[in-house]
Amino acid sequence: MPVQLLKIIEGQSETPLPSHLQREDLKHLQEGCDYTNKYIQGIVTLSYPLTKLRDGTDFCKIVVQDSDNSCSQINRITVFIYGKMAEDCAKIIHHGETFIAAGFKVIKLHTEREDARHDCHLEASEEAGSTIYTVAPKYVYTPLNHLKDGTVVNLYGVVKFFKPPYISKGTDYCSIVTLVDQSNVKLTCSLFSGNLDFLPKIYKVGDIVRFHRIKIKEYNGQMQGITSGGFASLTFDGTVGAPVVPRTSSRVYTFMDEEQKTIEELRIWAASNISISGPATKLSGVQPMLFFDLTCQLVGKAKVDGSSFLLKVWDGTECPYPTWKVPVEAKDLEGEKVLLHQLRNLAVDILVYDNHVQLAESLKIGSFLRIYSIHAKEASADNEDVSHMEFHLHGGTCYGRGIGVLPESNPDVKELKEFLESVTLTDSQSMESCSMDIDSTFGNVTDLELHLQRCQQLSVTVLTDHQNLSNTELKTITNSPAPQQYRIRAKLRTYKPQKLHQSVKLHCSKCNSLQEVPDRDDFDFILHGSAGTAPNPELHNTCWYESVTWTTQEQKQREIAIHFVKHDEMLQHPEDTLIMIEGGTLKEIWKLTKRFKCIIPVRSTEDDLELLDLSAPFLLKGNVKYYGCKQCSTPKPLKNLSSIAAEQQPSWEPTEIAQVFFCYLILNFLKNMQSRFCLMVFYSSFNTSYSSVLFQEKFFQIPASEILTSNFLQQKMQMTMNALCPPGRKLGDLPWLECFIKSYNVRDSMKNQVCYQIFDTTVAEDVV
DNA sequence: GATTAGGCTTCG
Repeated sequence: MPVQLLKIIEGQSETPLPSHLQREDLKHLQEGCDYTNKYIQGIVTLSYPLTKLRDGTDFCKIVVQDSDNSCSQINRITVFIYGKMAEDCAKIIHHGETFIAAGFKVIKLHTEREDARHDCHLEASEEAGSTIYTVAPKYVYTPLNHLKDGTVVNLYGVVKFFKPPYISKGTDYCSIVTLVDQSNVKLTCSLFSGNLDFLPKIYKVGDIVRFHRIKIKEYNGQMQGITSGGFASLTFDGTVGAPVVPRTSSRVYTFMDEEQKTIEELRIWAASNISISGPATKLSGVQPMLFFDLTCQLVGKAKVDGSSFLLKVWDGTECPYPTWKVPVEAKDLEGEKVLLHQLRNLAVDILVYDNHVQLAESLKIGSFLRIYSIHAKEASADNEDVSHMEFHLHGGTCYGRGIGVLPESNPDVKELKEFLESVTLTDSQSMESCSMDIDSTFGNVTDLELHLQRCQQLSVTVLTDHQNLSNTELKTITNSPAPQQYRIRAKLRTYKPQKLHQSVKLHCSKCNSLQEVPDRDDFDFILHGSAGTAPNPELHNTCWYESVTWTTQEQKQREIAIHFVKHDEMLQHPEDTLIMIEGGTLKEIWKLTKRFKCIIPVRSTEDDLELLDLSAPFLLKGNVKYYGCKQCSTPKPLKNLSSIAAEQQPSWEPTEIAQVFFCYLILNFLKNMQSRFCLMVFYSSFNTSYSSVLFQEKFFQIPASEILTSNFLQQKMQMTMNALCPPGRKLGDLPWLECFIKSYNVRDSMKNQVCYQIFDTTVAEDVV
């Protein structure tokens, strides 16, 4: 790595310089000598910004002073750095820091030497094999209650207020940030930079920042911060428990465990000392006379007049009010026409004014934005019977009004993208002609009536108990600790997997784990493996079973043993009999299930019969296979079965068999179905990415254990899902679902996860 | 090399 940052701990470099490097005194530098294995060290006294040479090569220049020979006549030298190395250095080199260069070239100057400057300069570049080391100083951070006028300090703070970068009246972008820390002292900082990237990437109140080299000035009797030379910032998500990953434009920065600790402490302090607004407002949750921040995607933009500009955005939810459409000339509208048409009911017009126009013009279609302090204003025109909702981003920057572009890596953007992808546009919408009707006005009375009807619409589900429980919003549920029970009224936006039979999972009621249903091949493979062990004749014909063996006529001979479990020392009718089989194939076992009540595949050990691997069913009954839980079961000896055999009338119930086989009742095969669903509440400010939700069999009124082998049941389930979530419908037209949902914890060695289960709810009879 | 803004308010 050509540019390295050395960390110094108690005066010692943690990454010492390579041993082949020898230090050279500045005053001994001469043109023509080989400095491949030599280095110079000094303090940066001047650094010039990165520029480009005429041929496009990056270039930067710094002046280094020999710190050990400060009284020497020749104690300063200029270093020219070229190419990528220049770019990297420009980002990490700051005035006053220690600078080391190795493998440089010395060039003699032909001009008169001035003051203490050397008559040579140095050239360094990656191509020439140079290496640059800078020594990170030990940063000291000043608490906000210890700031003094005229100092340049490093500090940490929680963002209490901010204005996203905007174009100032001077030459730079400006961002105003008010910080607070554990001292409860506030500091408002005015940050300027010609380069947007050098301003802190703050996305919300509660973010945590680290500022290096910020100048403190007194203004109106209060301390304020202002950017000074070499200002650098890191920004962190302020959420307790979120990964501590800095947002920064510089590729090299110091960040150590100590700093991680500081962030975590500030997060905890902020959690109880800063009011961080609740969940973000979605378009579906806007209210008239509300100022709100919106995370959205830009789908269209248009110039309106000199002082205003139109942004068309969507967030996947539908505004519950008719929204205005700002009339613009079709030729002025930038954006994908087809998409704009498809989104005509979901995208909203936001009119931005004055100082925001310039920034709005520069936005790229498709980018993700957070627009701060949008004004939702109810208004009605003279020729309208019904009022509509307007969205304005007023001029000025009060209240942090502004527009921020969010990177794709932002967690809110990731969530939004996933949600937008799940919003299916109806075929009819995409098939319609793309004639743009942007001049037409918003919805009319009919729309409003339809909307009211929808609100009163009956649910497609029926609650079978707990009628007195009142509805809870999904966001409350996801924000609360488990376990709890709730009633919800929600719409099913979409679900996974679309192949419904894949939604069947094995669920263990003991440890709550979900496991995939092993496929046929797994079982076949296990049977194949166990056929290699011949049945042990010593284990045949005991008091509780009678054994029969034979050898197959195939080329590769195979021994099969069947043990018929007796009752009262008697064999029973085949349809009442439990048999155990050794050495059978899948096909043979399948055939036997038609004839006998239950089948247990087994193999011989030296002194007992035992069950096969847990990936194989321990029991086959009819066409249903039963499995044990891989996570929490410990198999018990097979002879425990004799106790069931001794019962008056052995029922051979799978649950009962499971009980004698395993330490715990672990069997819950196919008892619960699991689908991955995204539930979404209409008119609430909530949406979520997919959550795992379990459904009881009685919800679908389909025995889950049989769906894998029944085309008819698979079709029935598909029809049910089509009724709950009709494909191609708009959100507004989706049916309501009323459900009871309970949250529960699933713990494994790695993490604790909250999962959800629908209970005491069934699909309405007239739905399917 | 200085300037920008200096949040405590928005309203077309």
